[in-house]
Amino acid sequence: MARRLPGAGPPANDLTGKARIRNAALDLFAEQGVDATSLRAIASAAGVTVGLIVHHYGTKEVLREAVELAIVDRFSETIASVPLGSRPVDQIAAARDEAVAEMLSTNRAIVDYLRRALLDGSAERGDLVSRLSQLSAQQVHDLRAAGVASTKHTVGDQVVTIMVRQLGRLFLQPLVDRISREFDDDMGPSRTPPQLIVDVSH
Amino acid sequence: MARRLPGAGPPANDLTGKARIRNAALDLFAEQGVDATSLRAIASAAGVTVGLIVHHYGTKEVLREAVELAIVDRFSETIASVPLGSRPVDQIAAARDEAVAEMLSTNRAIVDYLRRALLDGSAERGDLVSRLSQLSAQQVHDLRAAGVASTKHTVGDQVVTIMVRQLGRLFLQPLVDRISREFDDDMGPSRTPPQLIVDVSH
DNA sequence: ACCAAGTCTGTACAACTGTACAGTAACTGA
DNA sequence: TCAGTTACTGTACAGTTGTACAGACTTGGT
Repeated sequence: MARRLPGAGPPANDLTGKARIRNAALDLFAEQGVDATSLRAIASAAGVTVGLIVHHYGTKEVLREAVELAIVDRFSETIASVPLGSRPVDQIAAARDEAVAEMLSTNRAIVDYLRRALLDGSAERGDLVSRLSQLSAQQVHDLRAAGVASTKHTVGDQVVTIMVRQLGRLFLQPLVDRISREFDDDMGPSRTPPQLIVDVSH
Repeated sequence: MARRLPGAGPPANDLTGKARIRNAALDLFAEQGVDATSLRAIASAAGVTVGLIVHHYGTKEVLREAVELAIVDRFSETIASVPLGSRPVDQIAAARDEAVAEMLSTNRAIVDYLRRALLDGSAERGDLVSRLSQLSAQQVHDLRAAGVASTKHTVGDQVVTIMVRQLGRLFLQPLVDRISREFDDDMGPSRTPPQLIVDVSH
């Protein structure tokens, strides 16, 4: 129940309550889904009370939007970490892809949240897909201006390709693992894991 | 509020209350997810009261299992509709795949439910994946016994391949459509839709 | 005709949900 | 030092949830 440590500066965990709430919400949303996660569970995970969540975010819906915004920001930062001028133009695209892939591989919660949010289909409450698409479209424009990206296809087609290639494998992988595990008893479990291939053709 | 029509035989809708409840549950579970679907919503969609759901299924969890069992049964029936002796052995596999694909294409609710259930990842409450995997494994055994299926790979690998090929595209398609729609404003909306490619390599 | 079984309704309830709000503690700048 | 803003707690509340249960209607067998 201790709030910010009395005398001395920032708490051991140097995040503000607002940020801790957002992080805890992302983790729980990713684990169990938004609907199945109560504000009380978030509060307890963040070490605060429900009242503080309401104070900072007002409603659960606003909190969810803040979580999504934080995810989009993470993508932005990651892409921006490989600026256009940093290396030969023909390597920029690959370098950015790799940076995003690495960011995602160290943030299981983001992948899990995105899987739920993007595959929901009809539920489309926020505009997460819009924001990520715009981010991706901006990248395509950058690369086109630098003369790297082909202009044979439309921007839309290229965005679909980028996003599906990046995310498709991550989304489907749990299913592959789950099915593989189903047969670990019969065969040796130490076999080469199946590799997913996800692409789109226009 | 009318129960089974008083004098004359079965109701216009010739399904029993128990089956109507199961069907309504599948539809709503697929649309909004299990957690977000209340028993009252199911009851209202099925034209019965909550009490009847409890009478027939006891708990929501049992109802969910009944829904999943019905899905697995549907797969079984579909595969069985193309018996081993019905045509040249080398066409059996393709014919069965096509039958399943057609069944899925006319049952959006099944696809939507499976997408949620199979991609949930950790949530794995029931053993839906187990049951579908076993069904698939049985099919592989049949085809091997008939000398059609290769024995180069393990059964597990072949099951993964079958299931991911069948389901992967269906699961990812909403994402592709959603992103494509994002760019319909910029480009003409009547373009050739992107085609998904999902496969696994071992 | 009668009874047992099955189908179905309506009401009730405790647990949990998101939200509201009044109050307390800490920090800020003048 | 003091006032104002911000961070935070604890309690309260109305709505919804899953489940329980008592009773009414219908059906099938003897």
